[in-house]
Amino acid sequence: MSDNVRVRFAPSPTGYLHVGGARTAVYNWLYAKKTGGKFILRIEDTDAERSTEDSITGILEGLEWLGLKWDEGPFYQSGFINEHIDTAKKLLASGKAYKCFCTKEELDAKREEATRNKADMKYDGTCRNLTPEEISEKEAAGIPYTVRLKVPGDGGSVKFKDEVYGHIEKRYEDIEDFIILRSNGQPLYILSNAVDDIRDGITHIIRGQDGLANTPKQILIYEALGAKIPAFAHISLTLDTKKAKISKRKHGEQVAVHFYREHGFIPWAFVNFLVLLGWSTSESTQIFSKDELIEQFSLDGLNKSNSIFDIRIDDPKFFTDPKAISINAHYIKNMPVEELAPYVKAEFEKDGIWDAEYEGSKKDWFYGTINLLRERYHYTTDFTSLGRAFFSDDFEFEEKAVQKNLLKNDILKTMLPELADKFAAMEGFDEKEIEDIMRAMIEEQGVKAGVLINGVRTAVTGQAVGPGIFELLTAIGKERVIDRLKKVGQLY
RNA sequence: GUCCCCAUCGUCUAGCCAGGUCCAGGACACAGGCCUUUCACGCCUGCGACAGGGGUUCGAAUCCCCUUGGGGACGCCA
Repeated sequence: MSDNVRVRFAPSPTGYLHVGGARTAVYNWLYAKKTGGKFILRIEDTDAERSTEDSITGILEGLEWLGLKWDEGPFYQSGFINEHIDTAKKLLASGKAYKCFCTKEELDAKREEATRNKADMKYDGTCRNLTPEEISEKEAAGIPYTVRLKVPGDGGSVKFKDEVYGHIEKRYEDIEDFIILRSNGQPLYILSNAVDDIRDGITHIIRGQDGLANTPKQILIYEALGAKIPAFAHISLTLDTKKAKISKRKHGEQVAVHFYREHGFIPWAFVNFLVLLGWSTSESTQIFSKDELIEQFSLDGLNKSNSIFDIRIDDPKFFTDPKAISINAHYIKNMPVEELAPYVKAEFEKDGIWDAEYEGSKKDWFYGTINLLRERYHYTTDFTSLGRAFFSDDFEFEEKAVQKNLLKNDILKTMLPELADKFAAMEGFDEKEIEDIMRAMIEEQGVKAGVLINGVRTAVTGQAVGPGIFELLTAIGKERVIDRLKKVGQLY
């Protein structure tokens, strides 16, 4: 495709990385990968009031976790403020911008009045045609000024082709002379952002659709500066179930990338989910490996309409978008076990039940047990919750399971320890033999197969559900099984 | 109020640009069934949408217009 593609992700560090931002980063990263270009990370930290060190760290960690490696940066916008100011001065000197002596109060009043009269609230151009004399007069009087870009007044329009939305045209008369430099001499985002993109050689600006309205203004800056105008691709927004823009403030942790890391998501599964929120192939493929995604990604597949991130704050069954969960479960179920194992390891370490031998002498057993369990899991955290009894003696008995599978059948109180003795008498502990012994016991005592089987499952794992009983027992191991069966009396 | 954008199942979407093969396909969710010692997995079946109205056309989800609905921008925030 085009050579030397350079894209960027330019978050402002005013909070954690949220799903909307992550999605934007994913598309930028993908486009860079697809075209063999560079993905640049720029932290737009010029809002000293709201930018925090913590959120910078959070954003960096979030991107790393997702596996979105940037090729250059992170650059910090705050380091280039002088360049932004110089640019504004250059624009002033060349007559492309002018000084505006209107005070904030005056402007606020006018805006308020406009709102009241239901009129347009564009800047009225009061200072646009000040004579040099008037300007020197005001300056001499020490009146502070902002710098506004002079929008061409010849009745023309800004035209550009958005890669997603197609041809966009905005008349000059609908664009106000916007401020690029504050009265305190500091630049505004609209200027800084464009200047940084020019300096960083950004060729494609892929950002949220909320930037669409800013685009004509930024193109005007590019033109005033004589810079080459990049390609634009505005992506649809991510909305909540009430169709409001996803925001950190309103939705809290549920929309934070770190929330998904903490809740047992596989990073790539989450990327896979994110990419599907507003993008698709005509084959409607749902699951993509990294290589497949890069291979198939194209700006053409971006959807114009906003999409809903189906978070369900109060749903007990789905704490987030069901599709995200389903994709995550798919990966847990199907990814190579050696790729899954490190995530399981991380969960174990977090819980203090990691055994170094799982990477040594017990590796085969560890992998085998993961394979046994993963079929029914949705999150990597399930290995330390639902699957805990397979790896540790420190596990909980589920109240309901004990009630239903043990307490209801008094006979198990004696049967289970007896079974333990029979197991103890075995030479080995293989599935076939276990099955024979248990079937014989069922026959002998005249109980239903399910009674013994489910009783054993609960006594040994604390749960009512799980893998098939015979492989379950071999996975847990002879000693532990015998021990747990003998202790069943304690539960009555 | 001004300007801009969008509109297919509950959700994500395919199809639209180059009208017929679409009484609209897939995924998730949901319901039922099969499998089964449990729960899952898997497989099968079902439920379920072209916002409304005009036009153009032999024919419209696809093209045009209007209405309605939704979203965004309009800050000396980024």
